Amino acid sequence: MPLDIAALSKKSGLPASALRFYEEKGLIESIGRKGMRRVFDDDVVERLSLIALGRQAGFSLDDIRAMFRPDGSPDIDRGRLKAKADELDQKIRDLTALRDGLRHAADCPAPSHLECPVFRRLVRRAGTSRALGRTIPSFGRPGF
Amino acid sequence: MPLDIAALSKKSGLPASALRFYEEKGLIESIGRKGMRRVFDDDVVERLSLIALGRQAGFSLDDIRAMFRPDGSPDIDRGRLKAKADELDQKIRDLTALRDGLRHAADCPAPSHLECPVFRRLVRRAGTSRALGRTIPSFGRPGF
DNA sequence: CTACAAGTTCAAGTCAACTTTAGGTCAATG
DNA sequence: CATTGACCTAAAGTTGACTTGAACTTGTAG
Repeated sequence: MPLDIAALSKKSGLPASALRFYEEKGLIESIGRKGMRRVFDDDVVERLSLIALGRQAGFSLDDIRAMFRPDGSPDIDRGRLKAKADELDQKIRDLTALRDGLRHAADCPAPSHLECPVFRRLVRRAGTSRALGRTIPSFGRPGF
Repeated sequence: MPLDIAALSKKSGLPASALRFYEEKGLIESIGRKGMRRVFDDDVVERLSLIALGRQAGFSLDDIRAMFRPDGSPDIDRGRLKAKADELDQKIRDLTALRDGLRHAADCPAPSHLECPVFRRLVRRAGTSRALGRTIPSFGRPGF
């Protein structure tokens, strides 16, 4: 079923500008034009979910395009996928530890978080694991 | 014990430029100057760890600054910690789904991952009930 | 047929968190 | 005493992912 950009926007929740941007970047494709206007196949919706998932996982759009290119992709490098999966394993471990620490701190009866030993341990770990470098910028749409 | 910016940089692992930037933003303070040069108290190191932790948890610098009282003692709302923990839960779920998807895709004989039913199911499962809006900008330092 | 809402392109703007650059200051070392 | 190197400030640049604006075209409702 063909969708115009407004319909795709509604279905995917992404603004039309983002869809144009994604197309320009080669992440999605329109199946043609009706006049000057783009027409998308509705399987693009699924593809957009995949992209959203990848973004959520912390991959850049370039990474995602490289992983899931629709066609023209020779054969997706399985070693690369495995490496990404291992990377994710590590990230999951880190985030899990962090989540547990935060959750503890939220429930901890210590009057100040700094007085909670669990929290202090967490802080120390965060301070020393500078290998992680820059982390996760804030959520939320800037313009909205 | 007083530290100059080089010593603080070494102790914290952050480049001097970042420390100046943090000071300018009001996240840390120097205790004074020796000539033209900043002098920091070494408790700033712990504060930087706290900042690093906040960053890893996904708080913005502005958020983090708001988590300290004017006197500099941390004042972190437990509700926000809990909310952040919940956010991390969701992210961990997504990462896990994606990791499983990638790992499967690496072994899957289907010509394209998008054609693999297992992969599609994983994507679909992760994609449900989450707005596809903008998510996390990429990991990894741009200049490094 | 005309108006206009909704599409189009291309360029430029935005945001966060820094880094880099340019130009200057100063303490110490040879 | 001249030079070096660490530090300073202010301003501009970077990166990724989009958004916004200006100027233009078009499908379609009236």
